[in-house]
Amino acid sequence: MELAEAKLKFIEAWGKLGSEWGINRTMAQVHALLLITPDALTTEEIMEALSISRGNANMTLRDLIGWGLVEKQHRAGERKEYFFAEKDTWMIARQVAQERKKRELDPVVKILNELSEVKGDDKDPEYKTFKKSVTEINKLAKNVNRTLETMLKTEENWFWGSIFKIFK
Amino acid sequence: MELAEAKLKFIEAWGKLGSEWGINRTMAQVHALLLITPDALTTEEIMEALSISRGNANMTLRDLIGWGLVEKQHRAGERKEYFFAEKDTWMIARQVAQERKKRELDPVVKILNELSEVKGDDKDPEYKTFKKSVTEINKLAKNVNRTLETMLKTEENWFWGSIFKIFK
DNA sequence: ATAAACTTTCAATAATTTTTGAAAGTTTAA
DNA sequence: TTAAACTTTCAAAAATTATTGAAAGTTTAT
Repeated sequence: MELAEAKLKFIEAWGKLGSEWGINRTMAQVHALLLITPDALTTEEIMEALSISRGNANMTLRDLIGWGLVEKQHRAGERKEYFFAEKDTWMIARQVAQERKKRELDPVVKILNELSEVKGDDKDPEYKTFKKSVTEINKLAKNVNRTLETMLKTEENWFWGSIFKIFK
Repeated sequence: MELAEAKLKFIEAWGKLGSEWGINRTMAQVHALLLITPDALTTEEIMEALSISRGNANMTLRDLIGWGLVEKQHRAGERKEYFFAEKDTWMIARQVAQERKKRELDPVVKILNELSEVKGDDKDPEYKTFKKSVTEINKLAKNVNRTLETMLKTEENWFWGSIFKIFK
């Protein structure tokens, strides 16, 4: 396979995975493009490479910066802004984990905590089932959160090394 | 908070979380409803509870069955089909992990494997950057896959117990 | 100040995804 | 059979989400 073809495949695959996991496809594609590009790109170049409009490119880049996955670079004597992606995969994984935890998991955990406070009659099957499900999911969510928090503080090799040491 | 209000909140929260993670909101809501309902429900009752159409209810239930999260029940002397959800949260987590791995992660890993075979000139920065990103992501994906596979084979308490033993 | 170079905004449009509901299909009982 | 009870299908409509592009905004150089 040619490098050029491989790049397109990578961008496509990353975009698809993103969209299946609740991340805008274009955003994932711009990220993919910057990941496999050695130097920083201008908005113009990104528009060109992915055939997207200026507005779309601009907003997507802003989002990616918001996720901590892309940074601006400016070059002496140039007006244009250049964009480049954090290339360290473990950093990317942590960044994404942190943002999604904050934006999506934490709010649900907050609600689950409230819901597990709801009082009722333990003889009532409606109440019992509700209580049990909420409590169990809450427990699971807390374990996931705890693991994510660990991951955020940990080096990649140590993290996986430790995990696989147990699950040899 | 009233139980009835709490139930609605739970259904809403579960639906929102689902939609943020690439799962159809209605599907997550039907699942939530069945999770907190002690006994099996008919299509009619689900339509009523969530104000959705018959077609939607039918398709959603079919999907949930396909995900292994819901089962049909039939009762002697009745024509109607009843639906109920697997209530064990760990089972749900495993079921979802397994399906998403199969449907979404595995295809990407397959492509990443192909892409990491692409040959090129190690002096070419374009090639080097591509190669490095693909290889690193591939490694991460394999670690995730390995962890998921372990999770699929493991009991809940043992899984978390083992994880937190390291990350005390 | 002015204009060129560049970025941002956002209403309108397009694309995609979800939902509806009525018709067609199936099963069971009499 | 036939008809009632129930389920499935799917084209059309609605809802949601993403994209465009031109105008407005900003910055810099002269």
